[in-house]
Amino acid sequence: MESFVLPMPKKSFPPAAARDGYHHGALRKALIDASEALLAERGLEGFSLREVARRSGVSPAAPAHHFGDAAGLLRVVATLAFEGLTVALEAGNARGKGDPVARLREQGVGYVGFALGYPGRFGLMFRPDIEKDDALERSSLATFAVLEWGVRDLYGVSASKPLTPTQWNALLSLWSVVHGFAQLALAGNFDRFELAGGREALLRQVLAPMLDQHLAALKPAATRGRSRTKGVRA
Amino acid sequence: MESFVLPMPKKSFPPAAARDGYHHGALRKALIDASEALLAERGLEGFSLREVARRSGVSPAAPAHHFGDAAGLLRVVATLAFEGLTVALEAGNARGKGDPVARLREQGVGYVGFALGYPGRFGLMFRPDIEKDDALERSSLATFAVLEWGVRDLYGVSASKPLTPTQWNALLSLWSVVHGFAQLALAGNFDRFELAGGREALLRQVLAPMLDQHLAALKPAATRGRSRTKGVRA
DNA sequence: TCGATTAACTAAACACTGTTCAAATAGAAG
DNA sequence: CTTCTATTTGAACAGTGTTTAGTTAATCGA
Repeated sequence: MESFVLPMPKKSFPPAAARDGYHHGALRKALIDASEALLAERGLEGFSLREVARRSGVSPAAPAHHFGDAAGLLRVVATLAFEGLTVALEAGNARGKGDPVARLREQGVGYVGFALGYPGRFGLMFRPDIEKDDALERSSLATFAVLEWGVRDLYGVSASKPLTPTQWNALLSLWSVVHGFAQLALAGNFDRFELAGGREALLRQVLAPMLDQHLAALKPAATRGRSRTKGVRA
Repeated sequence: MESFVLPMPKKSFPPAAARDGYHHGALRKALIDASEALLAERGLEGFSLREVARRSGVSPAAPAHHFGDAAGLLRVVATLAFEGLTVALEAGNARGKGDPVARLREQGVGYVGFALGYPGRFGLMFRPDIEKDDALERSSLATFAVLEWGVRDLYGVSASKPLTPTQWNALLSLWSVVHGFAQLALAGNFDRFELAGGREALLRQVLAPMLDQHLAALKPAATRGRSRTKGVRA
């Protein structure tokens, strides 16, 4: 309003949210939202801090005040993403009703569904060079905990008891298998046997049967194990 | 030599390999080598085409002539990396001697060992946004084929016969589990239960038992399956 | 309500990056 | 020796993340 007589800055109008005055406390959230949108649009490789600032109608130096640097911003996006993944796992758990095998299978479907639905965020969460702070560590542990509950449920192990090596192996292999499946699918390595139905078909016609088979092999061993390994520590 | 009277270019001496004359046909290989070294040093995120050119004693525009762009160079590095992974799988196969389960387990150990040993190359090979050309497609198929042979061996299925759905599931889950394990380990998600022995301990004391358990669950089903599913199709 | 303080943000600069393009140079072929 | 082609250069462009000093907005104390 007051800049009529001044040369217009070459950038076009900043987005409405930034028009009058500063973002106050809202810039933080605006930057996070813009990051998630940009990740969804262009993926992790297409991410740019300056573009995020641009979309938030703010100078390229503004994010530094809230997040330190680009890694800091991406770290909180990753933290939120882990919370989203936790929700997806819990939703799967609920879909499985009372059957422990179905619950774990649906957790797996939820895991891969999240990865395929939000490939940018997923890639971010498991980047090899991500530096975890406490919040990120906590939220990733919370995600893992949902899976662990599911396995404890399968084996009938109460929360207080430690898992046996066999049960640990089951947990690790389950996590690995869903994670690997998601990653391979995202990298296009399953394109050759991908069906007409797209993502949903991949989940229901490939992943789910695979997980059922995987879990079926685990469960009888668990039942036998529970009566046999009573008191066994190894 | 002829530039005594001219102002010295500001760059210091180029590396010996580039001192006299051009690289002739050797620049291509020099760039690939430098890329692999840089990936090993700084990982995928630390890769820079200009740095590769610098290390090869060549201008930043030189690589374009041989590889088109940075993606082109990384694509051939990825292709070579797949060949290396194939070798690692075959070495594991050989370690397993005559036992099909041991062969697959050692293939898995080889797979993860490669990933942990060359994290930069591994990250490159399975980047979600990599664009495959024919050579890359071929070399990744060759890698996958070694795993498939191992599974065929486990189930006693000759190369000409198609795999049953159950066998496909086994193959996919095996690939997924080793890939996911590698990725999770690289992303630091196994740090909390990592042992004193480092990489070797992770392979031998965590991965190998997990794979043995995974494969043991597969094999009896296979044996049963072979006599039962004779003629069964769906 | 006014002035000072603090938090938020800007503008400009720096050192990078990948890519393009005209020009120059090396090696080979005639 | 001349011509030709494959390589490579040098300079430029547009883009990036980060730093710095300075400016502006909101808040707080009197």
